Amino acid sequence: MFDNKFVQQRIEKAKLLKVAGFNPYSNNSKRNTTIEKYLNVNSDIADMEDKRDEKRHYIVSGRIKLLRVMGKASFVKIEDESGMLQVYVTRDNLPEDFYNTIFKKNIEVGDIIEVGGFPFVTGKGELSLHVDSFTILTKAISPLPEKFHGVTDKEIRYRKRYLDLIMNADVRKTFQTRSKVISLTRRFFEDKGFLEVETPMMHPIAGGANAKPFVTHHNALGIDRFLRIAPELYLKRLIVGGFEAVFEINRCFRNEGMDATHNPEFTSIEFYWAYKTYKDLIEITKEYFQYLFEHLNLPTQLPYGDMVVNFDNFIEIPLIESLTTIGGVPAESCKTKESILAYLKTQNITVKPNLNLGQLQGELFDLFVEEKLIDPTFITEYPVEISPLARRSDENPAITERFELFIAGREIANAFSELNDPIDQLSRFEGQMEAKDSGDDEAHEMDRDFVEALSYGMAPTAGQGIGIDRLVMLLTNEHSIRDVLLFPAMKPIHKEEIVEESE
RNA sequence: GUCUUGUUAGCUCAGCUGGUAGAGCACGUCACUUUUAAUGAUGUGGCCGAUGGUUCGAAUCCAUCACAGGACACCA
Repeated sequence: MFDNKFVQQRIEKAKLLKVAGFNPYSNNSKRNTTIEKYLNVNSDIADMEDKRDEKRHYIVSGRIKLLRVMGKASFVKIEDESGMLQVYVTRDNLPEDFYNTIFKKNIEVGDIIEVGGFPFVTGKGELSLHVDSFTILTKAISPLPEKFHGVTDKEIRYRKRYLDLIMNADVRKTFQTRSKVISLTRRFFEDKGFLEVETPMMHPIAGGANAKPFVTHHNALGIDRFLRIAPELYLKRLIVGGFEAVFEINRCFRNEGMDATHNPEFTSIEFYWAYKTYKDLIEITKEYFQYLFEHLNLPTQLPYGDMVVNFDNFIEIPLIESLTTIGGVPAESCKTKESILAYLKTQNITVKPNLNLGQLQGELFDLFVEEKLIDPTFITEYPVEISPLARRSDENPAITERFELFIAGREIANAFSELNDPIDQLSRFEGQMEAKDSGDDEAHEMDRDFVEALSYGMAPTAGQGIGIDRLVMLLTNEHSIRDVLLFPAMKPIHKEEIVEESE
C-alpha cells in the first residue's frame, strides 16, 4: 500500500509540513461560515465601487479542487458541502516565506485547507476571498482524479463512492434528493397520523412476498434465520394488536439476480391503514406524489430518459381490461387457460408449464402491458392466484381488491385491501405450499403464527408497499439502481475474499 | 445463468493488418501578483486485468479465468 510514486511524493510533503510546524492532520478548525453563506452574504460586493470590503472577515474551509499558481499570487478553488469558492492567495498577505516554502511547495489539489480573509470581486467578476490567513487541515496523500473529466469509470464510482462524491456534484445532488424523499415520506405519513415502527429484520419464516431469502445463523439458539424479504406480516400483526395506522421504512433483502432495477438489499416503505380499502390507498398515493412533487420542486411533466411522465394524468384500469386495451391481446384470449396458451403460441412465446389462469394472466400483463405504462397507472383487480395476501373482491371471488402502480414502465407500488379472514388465509397458504411442492420455489411460505394472529381478528385494513429506490430513480432521472444507492452491491475484486466469506 | 462489450500511467483516453508504449490532466523543476480546465519551457511516471498458448517476436491473435458495463433470463 502507498507504494505509488505520486502517493510517496505526497507523504513526503506531509512530513515536510510537520517538520515546519504545520500539522498535516490538524483538527483546529476555526471555520465561521460555509461557502454558500459566504457567497450569499457578500453578494453585495459586486455593487460596491472598489468591489471589496476589507472590514469584513470570514474563515472558510474546504477541499482544494483547482489550483492556479501565477508567481507571487495564486487562485485556489475550494469546495465544501455547500458549494465552491475561489480564494486569492498572495505572497505579501501571508507570513514571511509561508507562500514560497509552504504553500507553493507542499499544498496541492485534494488537500483540505482553511483560509481567512475579506470578500472582493475579481476583474473577471467572480466573488472571491482575499486570503490573509492560511491553515492546512488535512493532507490528502492520494491524488484526486483528473480535474476536467473527473472519474467516470462506473466500477471506480461504485466501489470508491467517496471519490465519486468528491468529483461529481450531481451525484451528491442525487443522494441529497434521496434523503429528502425519505424524509418527506416520513413526514407525510406522520402528518396523516401513522406511527413509525420497527419490526424484525431476521425472520424465522421469510414471508410477505414471493422471493428467495438470505439465510443467516443464530449461534446461541442454534437456528437459521432469514433476512426479511418484506415486513408485511409483522406490520399486520400490529394492526391485530390495535394500532390503526403504521408504517416502516427500511431495508428488505432478496437473494436474487442483480441488474439495473434489482439490488440484493433495497429500501421500501410499507404502510397499513385500518378501516380503509385499496380505494383509499389510490387516493392517498395520488396525494403522496403531489406532496413529493411540491416539496421537491419537480415539474408534473417529469422527464425520465427519453420519456415524459405526466403526473397530472393518473390512470386506473383493471388488469384484465389492460391486457386488451393497452396490451392489444384479444379479449377472448385472456379468459381461459387454453385461450391464453393458444394466443402465446401464436406469438411464439413459451412459458413455464402448469401455470394456472391467474398466473397466465400475470404473464400476459408482464409481456404485453407493463412496459407501455408510462403515465402513473393503477392496475387493479389482480387474480387471486397471484395475490396470496390480498382480500377477495366481494363481487368476484376470482379477483382481489388490489392494485399495483406503474410509472415509466416500472412497478413502483403494490397495495391491497388485506385479507383478514384467517380461514381463507390458511387455505391460500396451503395453495402456495402446493405450488411449492410442484416446483415453484418462490411460492409463499406457510406462516401459521400469522394465521393465528389473524384468528384474533384484524380490523379491515388496506396496506401498501412502495419501492423507495425505484421511486428515487424516477425522481432523479437515474436509470440504474446503483446510481441511487450509496454503496451498491459489488462482487469482491479478489478471489481470496470469497473464500474467507464462505468459511 | 446466457449473450455481448470493455479492462493500457493516479485520472480521461490513443495505440491500424503482431516488431519491446503514447497524449492530455496530475506530479517534479523553472518563469509569471486578477486567473477561470490559467499559460510557457522542461522532466519523472507503465508487469498494457490474470494465467496459459500460437509466433523468431504479443498490449495487439487464440483459450481460460477475474472484475465491470449493457442486453436477455430469473425476479411482483
